[in-house]
Amino acid sequence: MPRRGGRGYGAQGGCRRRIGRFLEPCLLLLLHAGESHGYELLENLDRFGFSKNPADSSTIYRILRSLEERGFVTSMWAEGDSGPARRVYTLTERGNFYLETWVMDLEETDRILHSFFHEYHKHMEVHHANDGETDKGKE
Amino acid sequence: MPRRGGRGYGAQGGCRRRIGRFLEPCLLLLLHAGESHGYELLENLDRFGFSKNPADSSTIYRILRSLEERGFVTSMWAEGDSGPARRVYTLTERGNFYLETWVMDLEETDRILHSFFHEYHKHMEVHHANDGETDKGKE
DNA sequence: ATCATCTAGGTGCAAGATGCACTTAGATGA
DNA sequence: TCATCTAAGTGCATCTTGCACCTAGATGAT
Repeated sequence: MPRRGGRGYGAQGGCRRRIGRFLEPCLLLLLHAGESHGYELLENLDRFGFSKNPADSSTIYRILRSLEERGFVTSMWAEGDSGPARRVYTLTERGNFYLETWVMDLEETDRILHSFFHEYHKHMEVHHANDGETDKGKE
Repeated sequence: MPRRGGRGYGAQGGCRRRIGRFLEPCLLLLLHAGESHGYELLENLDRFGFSKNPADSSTIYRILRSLEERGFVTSMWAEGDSGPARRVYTLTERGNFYLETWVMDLEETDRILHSFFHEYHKHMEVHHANDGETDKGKE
């Protein structure tokens, strides 16, 4: 029954949870704990609980490059004792500040989210209180 | 100093807070309270606390159209007693279910967000506990 | 030796989401 | 008649993302 044809808003179906660029602060936090490379960071991301919708490696590598272009991390090639060479990223001081602004930003997101839940539950209470009396006219 | 040139990930600057399609559940909730039209919904959105980054009207109208294409709302033209005609939207039963799934989805988002804060504060505690001793090698 | 597999880091492309500027058009009052 | 408010859009450029695919060193099995 969905029969979603076009290519506008919502065309890809589902109601996918997504905080835009949420991977970015996660990577910054991991790098705050110490330098690392893309592949390793990718594996450590599951610490943040998005088991469904696991991150795509291409996204990770692109975010790391973007962080470097903006001066939030630096990178160097490093030969490991096994496997191919790795590009090892290190958080800069600017990157550290950037992480701080991300945290404040996410706290704001959290507040907004809770104002939604508040509105939702407030409304649902009223809605349920009216059940059995004014049930007509809805649904 | 930012000097962000290209057009890759993060090229637009800032660390914009954004929950993808967060407007959608807000509109659904407003419509759950009763039928309404785009312009009115736009004005009622500030109830959800995103005073900065207020919603763009084009986005609202596009979301409403998309909701209709997916069968979550229906619309009718209505002549008001003043001003131009309005397209009045009504939540369907399917839209009601969709709102429920959105709420569960946002609760998951909330959990992920808090697992980030948890990691952050846990890490920062250790980091600060080491201050003055192992302060070298970082920054 | 050569083949599959794991590690590591990418690129290309299409689709989706979004902000900004702009348009249309009825109603209202100066 | 002209500006303004209400209402609903469209067009375009840009950003973001998922998927498929590619390169290439290292390692172990046959």
